[in-house]
Amino acid sequence: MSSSGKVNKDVPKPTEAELELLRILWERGPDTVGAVHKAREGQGTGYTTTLKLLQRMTEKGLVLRDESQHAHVYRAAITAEKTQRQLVRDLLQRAFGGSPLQLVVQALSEKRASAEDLSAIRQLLDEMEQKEDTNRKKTP
Amino acid sequence: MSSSGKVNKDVPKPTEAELELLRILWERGPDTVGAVHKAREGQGTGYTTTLKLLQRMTEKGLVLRDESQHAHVYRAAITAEKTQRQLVRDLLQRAFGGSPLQLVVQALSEKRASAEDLSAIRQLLDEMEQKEDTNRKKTP
DNA sequence: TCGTGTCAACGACAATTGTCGTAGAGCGGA
DNA sequence: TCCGCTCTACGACAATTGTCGTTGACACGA
Repeated sequence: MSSSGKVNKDVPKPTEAELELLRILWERGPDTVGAVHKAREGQGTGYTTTLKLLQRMTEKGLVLRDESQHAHVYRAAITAEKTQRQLVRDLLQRAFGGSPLQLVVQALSEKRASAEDLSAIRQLLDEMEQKEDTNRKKTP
Repeated sequence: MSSSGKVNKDVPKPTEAELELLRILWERGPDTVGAVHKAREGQGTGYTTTLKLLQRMTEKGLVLRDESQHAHVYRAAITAEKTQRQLVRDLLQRAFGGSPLQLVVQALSEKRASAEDLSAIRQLLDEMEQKEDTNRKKTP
């Protein structure tokens, strides 16, 4: 791993508020503080709160800042997938002792999954079993 | 919902250290501070740290304390299942926008699940689809 | 009874987190 | 040119979290 340029250092786990901002950036793409702040109106928090969070996230490496314009443009430094994987792995270790089964059970029983989701998961299971067999033959 | 007696008030989400202690209590059952502390040796933390955490957890309602003995005995006030459900729901909302599919995908791809796990999940899917059909007829 | 070791209570502390207020910098229109 | 807006920078603050140190209360054996 770490073969191609993506050095992607060790960014810390985002906090709750930070994750909320990251979700906005993932959804809307790079944007200014003002835009991000407007996207989270209703939280009742002030503009400087959003600004401060983004500034600290920049220091942590969670977001990148383009200062070429008067209004700085922020963009997520980590992908949604990578972050989600990190969070799931973390929860898996901390709350489930590393066993994914119970996590999946809870996830599925928590929110009524759609029929499409169920079949998608079923397909994923098929692929995993396929690969499992392949591995069994390759690495005995 | 909230049909049967289990009123189970609103305990806060356990922090990282608190969750670690809860896992010990879940696994070993009610025990003293000393025993819990021994179970987490290697973390390099002191006895009073464990004590303080358990005391604060008592105030929060995360654990219950039996003071009838000189060495107080603590036990988890919430079940592992309920806590896991809470944590999964939380992560689902905060990181996945409420869609369980991606969470399941990450969970399964994160750690190579055993063949038993896979078939267990498959069975769960069957049950969910079964119930889904039932619900569709009962609550249109 | 006295000493020694175990344990709980309390307070303290640094780091982190979420939240602002205030002070300037810079730009665009009157 | 000057005014007003928009934005950033900086610092401050309370609450939370993880971590101890110190101080007493207790209990049990010598």
